[in-house]
Amino acid sequence: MSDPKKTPEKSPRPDARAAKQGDARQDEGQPGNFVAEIVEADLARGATGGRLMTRFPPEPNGYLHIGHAKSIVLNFGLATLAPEGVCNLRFDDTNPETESTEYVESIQADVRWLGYDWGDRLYYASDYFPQLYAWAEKLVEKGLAYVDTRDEETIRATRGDFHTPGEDSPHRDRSVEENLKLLRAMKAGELEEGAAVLRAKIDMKSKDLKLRDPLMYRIKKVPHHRTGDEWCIYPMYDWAHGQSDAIEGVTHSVCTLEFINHHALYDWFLEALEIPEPPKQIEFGRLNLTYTVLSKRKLQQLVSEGHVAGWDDPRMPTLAGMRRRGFTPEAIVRFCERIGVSKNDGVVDVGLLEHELREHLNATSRRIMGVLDPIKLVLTNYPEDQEDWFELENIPKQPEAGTRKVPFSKVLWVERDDFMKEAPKKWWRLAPGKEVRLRGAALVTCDEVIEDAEGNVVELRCTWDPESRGGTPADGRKVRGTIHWVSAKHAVDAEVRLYDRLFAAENPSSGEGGFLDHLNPKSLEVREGCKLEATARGMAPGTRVQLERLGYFVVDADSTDAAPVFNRTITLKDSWAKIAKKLGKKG
RNA sequence: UCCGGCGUCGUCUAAUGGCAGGACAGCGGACUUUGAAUCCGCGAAUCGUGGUUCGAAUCCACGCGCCGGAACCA
Repeated sequence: MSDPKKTPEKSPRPDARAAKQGDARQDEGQPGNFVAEIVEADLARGATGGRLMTRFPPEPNGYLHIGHAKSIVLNFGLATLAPEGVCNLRFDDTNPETESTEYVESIQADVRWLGYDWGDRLYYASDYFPQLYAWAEKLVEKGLAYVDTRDEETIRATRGDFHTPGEDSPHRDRSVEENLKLLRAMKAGELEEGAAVLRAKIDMKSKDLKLRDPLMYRIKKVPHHRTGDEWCIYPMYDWAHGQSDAIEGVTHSVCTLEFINHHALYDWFLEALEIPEPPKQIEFGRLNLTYTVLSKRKLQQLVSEGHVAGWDDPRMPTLAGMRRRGFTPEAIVRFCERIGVSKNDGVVDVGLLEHELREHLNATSRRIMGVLDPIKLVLTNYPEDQEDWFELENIPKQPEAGTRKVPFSKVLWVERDDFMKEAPKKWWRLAPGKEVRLRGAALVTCDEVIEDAEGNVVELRCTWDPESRGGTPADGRKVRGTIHWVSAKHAVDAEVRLYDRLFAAENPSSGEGGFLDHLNPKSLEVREGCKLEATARGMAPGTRVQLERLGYFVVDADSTDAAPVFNRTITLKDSWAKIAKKLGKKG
């Protein structure tokens, strides 16, 4: 059952189409959601007597990813369309060979993290095994199911294919008594794995291959993560899923498009069991994202072959990975609400996800300064022992977010990328003879460049304008460039992990070769010896900040007080990079 | 090739027989103590061919294209 300690706050999710219902925003374009329209229409005509129940039904055999988030946001959002609407969390745990409690726990943590609350409605398909079995006997008694005792290959071979009808099993016409006897023997463990299966008796010649006497039970003498050794027959998906929906009283069973081929069978079972108010299955298009793979098999492979550090590697599209990367749940939910819900098999530009991320982080992240690739900058006219403490806003244009004091002294660190010996056109940053603003501190002019024997710049010698404290010159002259800096004697040394997209190809799974051929070799760059502003000392893991002019970062769980570790969540947009690219092309 | 689903700006998505709109991306400009943010502006689409209609993205017919389906997986 759900953890009673953590009664998440009543999640204030807007209902799935809140904006469409407000007349003020009637004219604003809203993303489509045909599932919500169906639900509203059903509600409006009283199809369910006012009841509304959806469910999120993961199989606990892997970690949740951004594609699941779309389904979670949809299902929990739909539940808000009626006053008494609810959404259940149900584990579809019918295959003990692949499932485990590790996944049961991570899935719950991830759904909660997104901000959703299933109340006391935490369910398991495995809790329904007794009811499912009783129903199976009922179907046998009605002559709608039979035990087939041929081997797997024979059954497969007689199913036919797209072009040829299947052949009836010779066991199709066993008597009810014999079927019951065999089914009970299966259940009692008297038959070996593979020796028998229970099949629905539908139509071996149906054009819908799913209706060619589908399997209901198979024998697996494998312990289950919840039921242990109690069962040695386990229901197949089609036999378990719709019936689980019916047991819970689900009104709208929303699933992805690949299950549309199961729709007729879903309805067949419910009808055969004479379920009075059967749930309605509705299929929508699953999420695909550019530069991303979302298939469970591929994610599993990335983990097992060590291409990433684990399911929660910050480059993974898993919710655990995104959390560690520094994503906010709000950004993910907002993204899912904005992409719309349709039956199109589309690929959403990962840029839209990044946009939502930046938008939320921009509004909520405290700013600090940090230098990732330091060069020393010495203020020749600044007294050796002097210090200034400048007050900077934590978040610009949000006075309520407060300010912080940042120390300034004679020897500073600045970013290597912010200096060029020969400045191109439109370069507003440091260069010999040029004046720039040190953000929030003062104007400085670069007088001298010191290089080592190989010609690497090792130090910039500058003079500061004492009349420009805070960054505003006394005479009002305009200084275009502003760069970030850190006082050397106050700096916090940190490791910074620069993450980028895991794949370099827009569609990693297309084209020649496998998706692994498209791994981005630069998806992770670890920088040691980065210099952060004093404020960064002792930040708790999970703290999100913007390193000004660089991007958004989050304190990683690997941090210690002595050795902080920051992950780059995402860079800021960089219009200079575009200009530089153009200049490069022209040159 | 059989069954099913789907085709609207580069991408996602509106328009439910009546002016093809929004968002992201792109491009241009303003502003700027983050080359960020913000603001303003620009370009950009109905898969094709017929038909019905005063009027079609929408209805009909025939094509074409993409995706899914022949697990004792979900």
